[in-house]
Amino acid sequence: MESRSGCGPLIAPLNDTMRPLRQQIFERVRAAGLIPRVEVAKALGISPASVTTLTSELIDQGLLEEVAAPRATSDSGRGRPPVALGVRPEAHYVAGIKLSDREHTAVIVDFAGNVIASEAIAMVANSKSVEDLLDTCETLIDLVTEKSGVARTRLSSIGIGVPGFVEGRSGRVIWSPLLANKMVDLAPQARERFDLPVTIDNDANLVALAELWFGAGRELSDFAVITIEHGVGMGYVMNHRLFRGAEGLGTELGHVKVQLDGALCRCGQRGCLEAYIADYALAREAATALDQSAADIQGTAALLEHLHEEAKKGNKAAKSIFNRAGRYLAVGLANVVNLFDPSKIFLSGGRMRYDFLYANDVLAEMDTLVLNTRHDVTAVEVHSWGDLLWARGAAALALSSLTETCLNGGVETGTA
Amino acid sequence: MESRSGCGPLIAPLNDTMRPLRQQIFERVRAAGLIPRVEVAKALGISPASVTTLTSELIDQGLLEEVAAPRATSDSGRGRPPVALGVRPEAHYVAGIKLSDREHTAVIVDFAGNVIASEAIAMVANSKSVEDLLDTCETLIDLVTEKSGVARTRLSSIGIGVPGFVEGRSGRVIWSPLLANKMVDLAPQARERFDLPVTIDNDANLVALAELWFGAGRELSDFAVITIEHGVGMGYVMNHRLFRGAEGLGTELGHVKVQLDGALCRCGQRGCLEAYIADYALAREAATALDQSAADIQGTAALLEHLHEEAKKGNKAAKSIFNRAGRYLAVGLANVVNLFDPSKIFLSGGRMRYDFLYANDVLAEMDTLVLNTRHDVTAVEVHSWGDLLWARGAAALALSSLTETCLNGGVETGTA
DNA sequence: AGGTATTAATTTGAGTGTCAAAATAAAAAA
DNA sequence: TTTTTTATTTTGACACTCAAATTAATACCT
Repeated sequence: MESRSGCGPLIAPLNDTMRPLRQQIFERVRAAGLIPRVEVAKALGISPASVTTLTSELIDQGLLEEVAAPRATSDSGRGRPPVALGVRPEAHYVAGIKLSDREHTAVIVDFAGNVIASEAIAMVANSKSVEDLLDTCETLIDLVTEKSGVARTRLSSIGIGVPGFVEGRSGRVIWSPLLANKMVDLAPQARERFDLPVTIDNDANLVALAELWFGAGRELSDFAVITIEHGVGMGYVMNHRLFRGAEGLGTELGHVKVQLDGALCRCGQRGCLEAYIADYALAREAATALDQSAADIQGTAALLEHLHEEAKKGNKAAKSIFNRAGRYLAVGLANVVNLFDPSKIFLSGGRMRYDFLYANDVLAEMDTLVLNTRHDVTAVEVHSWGDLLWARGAAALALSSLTETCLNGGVETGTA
Repeated sequence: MESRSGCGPLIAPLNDTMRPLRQQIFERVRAAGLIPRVEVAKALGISPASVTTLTSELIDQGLLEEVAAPRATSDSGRGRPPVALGVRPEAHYVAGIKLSDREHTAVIVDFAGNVIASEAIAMVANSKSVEDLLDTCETLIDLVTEKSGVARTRLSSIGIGVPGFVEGRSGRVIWSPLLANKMVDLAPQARERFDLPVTIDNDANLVALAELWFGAGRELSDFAVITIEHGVGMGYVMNHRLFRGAEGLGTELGHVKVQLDGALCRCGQRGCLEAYIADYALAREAATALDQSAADIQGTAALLEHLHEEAKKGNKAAKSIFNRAGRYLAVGLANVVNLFDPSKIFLSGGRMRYDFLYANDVLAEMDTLVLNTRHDVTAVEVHSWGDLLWARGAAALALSSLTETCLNGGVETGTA
């Protein structure tokens, strides 16, 4: 009577149909959760014979298993009942870690994509050295493996999400608020430390991966995920795969220029989208808008909360801050639509609470800025997910690289 | 003593390595121009045996041929001399047509990518009906086939480039300055009229295709081509293939917003990049900047020429027009870099003559607007090509769809 | 000139992956 | 129980690709 939801993109990348059938079958099974062989054959347009052959191999390898599934009610009930296949969850376990400047989160996910356990610790005021960062990761892994009951030696891969600029392919952190140094080869060092394959990426890309593997993006081929927190990030999924630009760095929506000679950004330039809508941008205006006493509020979060309250109460200055931010957000979204033409945009992340930013009139303004010749207005969805989301994205990152090595022996899909 | 330069992308799309070997071999040969079998085997990492088998098939089909080539000088000269293979030029002929509001151009290109003949006619002041447009195409084809000596019945495919918004996959023109109606199924109607496969696309995409097939883009995997004429267009090549967004429409750089509540654009919106740097944008400011007498100049082209002269003479108002346009161009370019991260940007097209727009300080300003964490500054190249370029792009479009059908019997790579 | 070294291309036989068709298995319906 | 229906496996064949052996064509050497 078991039933699984599956994970991973629902539709195989288009032109990649010609890649090893073993892998296609495995990914189909993982995507479906539970699926009988006939369905796999039908879905991939291959013969049942091949499915039998290849799945038996995968079962022998311990990657798939037969599961007694309840008969679908829609079925006529006649004939030999199908026997469902599923990914063998205990085949592998991976850890997903999300590091941030507030708190660090970690999850253990099994090979079928189920979250076994999660754990979070507050940000440690450390020295911003690589060693301390890796110590933090180690602590987290110890905590979460303990909680999950999965021995640390049973982990097969680790995925880590870091804020800042990350070069996914090489595993190098170009710059991060968590590290004092630039150009840190984080993934290689972590690999050494934990004696496990380690993949790292930008946190915005992780949210995109989370949507692609576990969320609403599973059935979409092209979509954008935009996160607004301390900075503004974007992950873009194209043809069911994360797009990382030609040079391996992600898309930097936060530093798209929306105003010539505009507001000053953390990056030192002027007119970046981030300089209008990120936390720190709102906070620095808040100090001006609110009266002296309010300016004493400690911490950005509390300050913004207060600003939000004021705006709701009708404080004009406070409202205008959100208004302007909303308008620039609309410009940013419209530019993404005009350049990428995604089928959907997700505004996603843990702190989607400043409803002024995600109000209907912001979306309406975006519509007026989008070239109106396209068929339909691009749909925008607001996903207010918890912090766990990011860690799951990191787990998805680890899972995808793990399956790659599992199924075709180390042949990576990345650039040669 | 023959030698050919070849055409088509130099490097095969990455993940597509798993596609029919026949096609890979063919494309390799076409890319190289002339190449011996050994080299093909080495380049594709397959056995010489397979190359022999498959090329002999292709030769039997009349798609490839053996060519007596001069021995490479670098060669030691020992051993059996290689016999070069090349695409059989007379296997097929395609027509490429570029329609614009100034003049229409057409080329005949053989299967190996050689331009056999080209022809141009001035824009006919017609009714903007589909019929008239197809009449124009027919006239062009008659002219250019006559000139080339290739019988019209020998044409295998036609590619047409149209300004405006074009949905490449379906062959539908959403809107074009050349057509009174919106949503015209141009490609299907042309297919019927000429009884040939017809592919159409946006003119900016054609320039990108031209760079990819015949130009400097052949050895790049990811690059942007930006054209500035009546409007601003962009074509983006990703992984050696033209990117068309999720919905099949191209990327609309011209309508990216660079200024909230900014200058009025042809499209009815405000702040579009086009509204600052396209011909009409410069022209409407020129009327203000130049003295009364100059404002009488007939025609946008002449007016801009005059403006350009004035700026060179030191006219401050004229200079400021180009200056501002240049700065906004820098913003547009920087945004493309920040979002797509291409390895190169081509400023390409037939009218790259306003050197103020393509001056070094514009590019310098772009560099200051690009996120400075990335390795190198993105290279920008200015390509001042003639009008023929567009038609060659259209021919490339026809060629690519033709080879697709030739080599795997109608199985298109496009979305299923 | 004739033999040898060298490189290119082809032939051959084997291995692999995939499939169609036939056979088998497991259930409900008659 | 037998028949019908659907799922899975088995079997034999076909197509693709390759490694190794063979043949072809040239330059170098004596």
